[in-house]
Amino acid sequence: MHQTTAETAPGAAEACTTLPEPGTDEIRLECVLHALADPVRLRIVAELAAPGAALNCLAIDLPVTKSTSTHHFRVLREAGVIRQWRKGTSKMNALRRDDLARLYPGLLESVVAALAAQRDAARP
Amino acid sequence: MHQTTAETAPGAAEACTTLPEPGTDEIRLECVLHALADPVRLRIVAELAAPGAALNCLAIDLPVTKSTSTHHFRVLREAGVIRQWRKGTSKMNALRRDDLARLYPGLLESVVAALAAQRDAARP
DNA sequence: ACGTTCGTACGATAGCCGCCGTACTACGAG
DNA sequence: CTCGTAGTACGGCGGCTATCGTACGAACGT
Repeated sequence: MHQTTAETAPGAAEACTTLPEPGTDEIRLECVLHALADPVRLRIVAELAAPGAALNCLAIDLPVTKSTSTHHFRVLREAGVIRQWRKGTSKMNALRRDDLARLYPGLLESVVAALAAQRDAARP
Repeated sequence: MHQTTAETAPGAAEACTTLPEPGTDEIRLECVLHALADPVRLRIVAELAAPGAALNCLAIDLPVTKSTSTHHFRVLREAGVIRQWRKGTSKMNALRRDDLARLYPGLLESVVAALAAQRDAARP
């Protein structure tokens, strides 16, 4: 388990069945901020941003139940923060880095950096 | 009315009676994001960031009542986003730009820029 | 076919939060 | 002192939402 399935993001000819997500013109800043204003979701974003370009299924180990997990991923997707698609029995996730960078330059980067900084500050 | 009281921020010898606010080490990213994840508060931040370094009282003209206004300002202050102090009969507000920049470099700037960009996109 | 793993749908519940109105306090002007 | 302006405190209400449990559905391995 836990094989780092570093699949190329969908867009190739694979039947990736990307789950419904807002277009770049549908993304609202307040929704993005609201999506980021939750510890659990912030943790997801951190995990998704941490490795080079890691896309994981729900093996991110959150302090909540499966259903709650699904809920949070959905909030992030519907806000336009992440992209999801099915891959066999599991589901892949990836930050919509480029889209967000185009809309709100520097926002995602500073949030991720702040998150890392805060985490470091908490570790003695 | 509406005199642009561009007062020097407190810190001078004036009896500024700065209202209680979190120290720089008390500020939590999730709280800041939560404070920013509201249209009204986002509007306040935009107004506070728009002019050179404008600090206004509650003459920002929000689509809510006075009490709700107070509530939003308090949320922003307690999250560490703004600083407040009494000035005669009214109250002054200012973004804690430097503190936030030190903690989360680029965050406030990108949010403000995103806000302006989104507002421009909405104007035909 | 069967079971296992991964994920979703659907209630249900409890807490938070935005909003309001009213009553109250603080400060300055006259 | 009295009045008006600026803001706060408090209580209440409706809605959103984070959380859970249970039941269900889709791929894959055997």
